[in-house]
Amino acid sequence: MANVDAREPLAKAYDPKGVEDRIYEAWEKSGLFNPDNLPGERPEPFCVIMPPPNATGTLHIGHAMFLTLEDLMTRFHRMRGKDALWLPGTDHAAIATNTKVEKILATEGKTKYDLGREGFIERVKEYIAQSQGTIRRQIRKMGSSCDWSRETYTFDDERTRVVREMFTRMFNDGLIYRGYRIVNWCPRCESTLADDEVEYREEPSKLVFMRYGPFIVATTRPETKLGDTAVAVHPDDDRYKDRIGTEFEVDFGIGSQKIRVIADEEVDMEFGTGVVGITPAHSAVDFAMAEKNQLPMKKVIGEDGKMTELAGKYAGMEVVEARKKFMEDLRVSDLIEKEEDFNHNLSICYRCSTPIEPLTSRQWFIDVNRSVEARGGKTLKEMSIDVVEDGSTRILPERFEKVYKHWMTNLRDWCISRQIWFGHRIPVWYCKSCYVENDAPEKVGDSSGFERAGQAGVIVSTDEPTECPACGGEIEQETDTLDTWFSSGTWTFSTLGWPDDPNGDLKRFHPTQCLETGYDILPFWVARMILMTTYAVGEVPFEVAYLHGLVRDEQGRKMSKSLENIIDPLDVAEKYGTDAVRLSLTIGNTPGNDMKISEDKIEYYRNFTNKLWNISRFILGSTEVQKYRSTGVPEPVTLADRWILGRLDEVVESVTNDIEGYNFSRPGETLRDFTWNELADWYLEIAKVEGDKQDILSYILRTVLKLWHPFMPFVTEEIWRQSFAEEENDFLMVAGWPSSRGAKGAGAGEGAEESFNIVKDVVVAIRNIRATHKVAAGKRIDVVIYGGEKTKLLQEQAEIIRALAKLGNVTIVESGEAPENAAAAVQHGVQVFVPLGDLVDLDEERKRLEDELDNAKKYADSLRKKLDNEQFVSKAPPQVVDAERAKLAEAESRIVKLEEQLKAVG
RNA sequence: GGACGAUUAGCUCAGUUGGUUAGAGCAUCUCGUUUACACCGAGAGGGUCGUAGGUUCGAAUCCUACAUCGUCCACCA
Repeated sequence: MANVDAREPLAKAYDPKGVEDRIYEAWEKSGLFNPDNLPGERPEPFCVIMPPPNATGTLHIGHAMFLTLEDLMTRFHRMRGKDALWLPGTDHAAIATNTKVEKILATEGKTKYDLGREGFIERVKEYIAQSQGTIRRQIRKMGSSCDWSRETYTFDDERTRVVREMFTRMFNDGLIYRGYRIVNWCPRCESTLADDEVEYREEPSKLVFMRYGPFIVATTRPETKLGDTAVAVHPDDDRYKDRIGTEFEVDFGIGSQKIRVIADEEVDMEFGTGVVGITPAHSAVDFAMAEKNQLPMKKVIGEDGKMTELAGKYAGMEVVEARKKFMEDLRVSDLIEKEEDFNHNLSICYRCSTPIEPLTSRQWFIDVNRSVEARGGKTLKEMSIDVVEDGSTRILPERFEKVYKHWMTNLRDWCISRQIWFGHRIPVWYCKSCYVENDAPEKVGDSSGFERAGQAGVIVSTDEPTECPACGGEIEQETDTLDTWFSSGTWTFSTLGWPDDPNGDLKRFHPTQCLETGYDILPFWVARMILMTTYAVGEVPFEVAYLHGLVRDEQGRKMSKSLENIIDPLDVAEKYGTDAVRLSLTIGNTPGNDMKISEDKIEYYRNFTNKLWNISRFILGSTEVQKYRSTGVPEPVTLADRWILGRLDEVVESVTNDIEGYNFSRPGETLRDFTWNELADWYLEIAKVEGDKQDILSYILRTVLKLWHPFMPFVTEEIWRQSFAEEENDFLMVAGWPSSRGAKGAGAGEGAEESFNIVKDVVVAIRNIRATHKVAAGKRIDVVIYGGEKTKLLQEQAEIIRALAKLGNVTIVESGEAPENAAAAVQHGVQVFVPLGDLVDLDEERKRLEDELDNAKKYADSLRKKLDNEQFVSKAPPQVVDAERAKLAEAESRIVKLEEQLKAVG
């Protein structure tokens, strides 16, 4: 902060370098990011929990956007007097981090098995510790006003305890069970995947028509037919109706297989032969059909990606190899009817793109359809849908509520166990002496083999048990880890101290006000948070889920390394300043829609930053220190004063309402237009003419800086520190938000806008004439104005008109004859004549007037036609009809005046 | 197959409950260094609001089809 009494003028141009780090340090040192240190009573909370970036990641433009938006809301509400907390954190991102470290090991020629489980996890932790600092620094660089004293990490001790607590509660409520069901298996990751972690890739393949007992069955995966236990047909298919319910046997060279014929609506009669081979153990759809029909399952592919013993002579072969061999054998036995080319949608792992092998496996699941007594007997699914339907949680934009409900309605039991090493280890221990693993059920849909609460020898605990509480026997912990999203689902409350709430944060800040994140993780994360939180805490995690879009390049493409179109937020922040980057990510950004960004756009906002700087430079430079420190609402003296103060009030009101309503682009535009087009281009120019406006100017600047602060914190704070701040801890960041009734009380506004616009339009009309007749810029010319009923107004504002239009003599009278050889214009019934003598190009002027007259006539005609329409006059609201009449009257008077002027030109 | 979004000036987009001669920024053209700013100022040109119907006194705005582009979900064996 500059010395109050010996204030240095602001530098000629704003240079963000150096300023930003210094300002951020001062903020952080002040402790004001922490709501505990905020001044005043703050009964209402405003809390946003930061979606945690990967601890091992680096900041990309998408992060920059969400940090900008979340910081914007937090700063706004902090200034509005809320108990504002933005809580930062990082994510251990189990699968992603595993993959990353495995890749690093690969460059050293090692695999995770060379290190062993313990060694590998150590290595992962080292890697995270070393890279976590990077992302923290980068978050700061964006100006994020988050409370670092409350920073958390999804894999730290407290969060780990919450995960265990959560697992234990869900297990005891019967919501978590260990069962033998179909899962998505990635042979490369050697782990299960959730349904939404599976992606699809179209690939050409063959559709094989196999002779299959009495049928012919079409398939793209012939080798899985070794695991078939049924075929399905459509119940209405006349070709096969008679066979429904019967059984037959086939032999594909590994012995006889018993096959039942079942009927299911899902079967497409048109596709292939209308008969589908059902492989319960290796297809989710088949598994579902098998569940309905209690079919036996036969697992022919193992977790190692090889055929199992049940595949007979193919046992031990890789799947691809087995398919080839099986096809050869089928050909030899003449069991292939034909083959067709076919585009197959191959399911692949979203992390490593390896083809997924659906298979049945013993895993841990969350039962989404079991009613929970403690929650009114509702199931997890029902609770999650209800809170969105009753508005406890709103999703913005609203259309995503439909997506959410659809997803939630179709949710199947969620497989939460993963076989990767790095992650929250499942808090289950098995007793070596009294635990007997249940046999896998023989039939699909038979849950008798599931292991739930109460199973002998299974210990679920939040602590580290050392022996079996039942028999004292030796125990060993489950080796599987939890799906990352299990812990992410607890994010809003695990970060706030659930379940014990040691420092009262949970009570103080939960449910949080807003979760701001991308629409692409609506199902992954948003849905899971709602599900987990509603169950655990009994309240929603957030009142609003604001879903932003993706940032794309200027051609609308995703940014990617291979396209070389990545905009690195830190690079451009360095080049143009963080504020410019933030503005370019805010303005033009609407929820749920992708946005395009380019360096040109950022450059434009850099220019704006500098404009604001120079506006401040001008105002502060022309104002005495004592004056600009006065804080009252100033008294408007002139028309321009009343106009600008009235406009400022309107801007305060609309900006406030917009941000309250989670609308961030429009207030940015409103402010930019006001600051640049109204304040700088008009009012400051007038201030130079009228003079003596120190109070008003400093009031306007102070207000504008406050309004801009959530959008561009650095430059505004810097200006504040160099001017208004009176002591070390006087930060714009915690200044009170302006009230929209600031100047209204002082009589601003009232009709000023209408009057001022007339003056403005007269000036523009004269400038227009100067430009069309190519009058030299510095040349002072004379004008004659017939003001009609606006005469008094114009006479009062004559000095402004004279200065802004660069005039010599200005004659303003009520009316008169149109002078000869003058360029002319009509605005609001006011006639303006610029007698230019030789300077006026009569042909040019005639043409210009004729065009205008033509326009005016067409316009008047269309209005007349409208008013002649009886339907319109009788049915439209009276004020609309009156408005049209007024427009017509003005248009007609304009026509008369234009005709006069045209005549004068000859 | 289902759902959703987009389609407005050369480009990027506003246009909130139907009533403006359809707006802004960039780009383009013309002029200009007036002591806050050339990272600037002044002025101008440029659009039958994707197409076809419909509702209405009145449609960029509401309804119905269709087209093009894009996204998500499901997945057909």
